[in-house]
Amino acid sequence: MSSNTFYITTAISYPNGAPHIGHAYESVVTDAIARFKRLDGYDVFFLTGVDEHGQKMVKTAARDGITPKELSDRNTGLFKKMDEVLNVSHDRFIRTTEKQHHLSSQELWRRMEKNGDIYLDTYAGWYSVRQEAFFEESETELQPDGSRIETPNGTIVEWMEEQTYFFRLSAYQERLLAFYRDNPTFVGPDTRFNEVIRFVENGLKDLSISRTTFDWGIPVPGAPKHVMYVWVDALTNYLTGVGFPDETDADFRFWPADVHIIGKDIIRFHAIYWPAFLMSAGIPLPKRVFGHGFLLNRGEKMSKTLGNVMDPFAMAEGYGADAIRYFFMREISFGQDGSYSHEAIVSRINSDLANDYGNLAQRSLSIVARNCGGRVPTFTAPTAEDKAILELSAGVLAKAREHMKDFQVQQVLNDIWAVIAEGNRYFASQEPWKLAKTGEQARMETVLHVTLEVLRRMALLSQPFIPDISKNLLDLLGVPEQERSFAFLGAEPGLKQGTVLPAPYPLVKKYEEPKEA
RNA sequence: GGCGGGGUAGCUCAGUUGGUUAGAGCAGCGGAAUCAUAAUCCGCGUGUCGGGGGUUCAAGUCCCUCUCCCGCUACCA
Repeated sequence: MSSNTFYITTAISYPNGAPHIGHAYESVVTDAIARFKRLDGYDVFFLTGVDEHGQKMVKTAARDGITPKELSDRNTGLFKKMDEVLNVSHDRFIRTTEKQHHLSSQELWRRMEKNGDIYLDTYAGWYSVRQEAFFEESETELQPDGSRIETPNGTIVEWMEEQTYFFRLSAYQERLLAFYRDNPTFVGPDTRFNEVIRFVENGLKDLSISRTTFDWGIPVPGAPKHVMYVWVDALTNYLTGVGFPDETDADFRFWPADVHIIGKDIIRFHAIYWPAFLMSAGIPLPKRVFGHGFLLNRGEKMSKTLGNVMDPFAMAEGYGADAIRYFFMREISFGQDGSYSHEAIVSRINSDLANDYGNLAQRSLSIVARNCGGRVPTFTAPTAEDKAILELSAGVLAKAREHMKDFQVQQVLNDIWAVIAEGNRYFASQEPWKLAKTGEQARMETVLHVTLEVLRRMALLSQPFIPDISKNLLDLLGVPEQERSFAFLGAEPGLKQGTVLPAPYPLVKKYEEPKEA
């Protein structure tokens, strides 16, 4: 059964705090991929949301004197708001406290249980309350006073025993390795895939997948004292999002997911646990998992103590949503860590967006307004130069599709901006303003027509990345709403001569430093 | 410690299966143009390609070694 569907997800965010720039980054890139696929004719489903359960939510809520649900409600509102502000076009925003998600997770659990992969046992080990984590005995040290500490951080550990359910992860080592061999692009970037494979090759231990020490989670079927380990619940969101456990739901046609876009820190959960759970439950596996890098503030890790945590709302307010989107995707190679700074963002806005892109539109459209009666000029007797740039611009779609296969959004933008730069060179060398003065109307109109056509194509292609700016340019070029998909990126010029155009205005405003008060 | 990835122009990085004078963008310097948001266009780089050794007619590109940086090395999410 061939299908034209494309199902893409972000990780679901943990709402124990407000969204930060890392969340914004993941949402924006995922959105651009989703938009690209939609424009390219795919039936797209884009899922994002929040992961509300887990011990950390309980702790943070207790600290603030509210319930976990209240904490989640408060922050979930901010995550939704962030997506709105950044023009993130998700098809569904899921919350793991939804009834359907509880049913979904419990159904997955039952299937894994039915397959014989879940058993009750004692989980015991050295536990640090401070670190909220268990440590291997080799990571601990007996103190002279008889207490024991864990050596990585030096906090006190206690021997803890807890009855929990286990997932027979150890049974999946060979099946996972075989799956990796058969699907060499399952995890990206490659370096992450290597780490995953090596990890699995070194042997897998069974996974403790329930907790009895708190109740903020999804009850285990038939064992109400247990709640599911939060990752079992969290990963299942990708199934819930498309209708599970109702496999007759219309949205379930999107499963399996084409790609989970996640941070590099949670690759193990997505590339090892998740496929194993699905294998156990007899559900098809996602096709790809891609782990992006982290954003660094001037090369330094963001931290509250350093006070260099950027607020996505303040950024959107200060620079504009498109500017942030563009910066994240142009400046950072997707998959690698990236650095941002005020200066770098301003430079991208002013050089790339305003000077190169916006100004090419403005300089050509203003001559059209003045010398062509504000209509799309006529195209006659193309020269070799005209043909060359038309051909160059027509070739970008194929390259973009190729780069998008590996989610290399930076490369797509590089290609688009290479054409814009060529457009400026073409415009400068053809000197249409001189043709206007010497009365060479036909030639002038052709040069302008070619320039506008190149702009039309680049505006279409830039829609996934900078939707607002692209829309405004397409409006200025008189491109009808229904002619803005990639289906209108053929080799033949798509602008219609004589179309009345609106009065041009500067497309992208430069960023100017606020005046000191 | 084990496994893996890196160290290329002031900055960020490209450099296919080893092959001619090692590239791009940004920054910097000089010039042109004046349609445009003073926006654009043209020109300008003697870089020990981390150090050393080796293989080869030929190495940034392969091998050895040294050195520095980074990632992974399971149950907070």
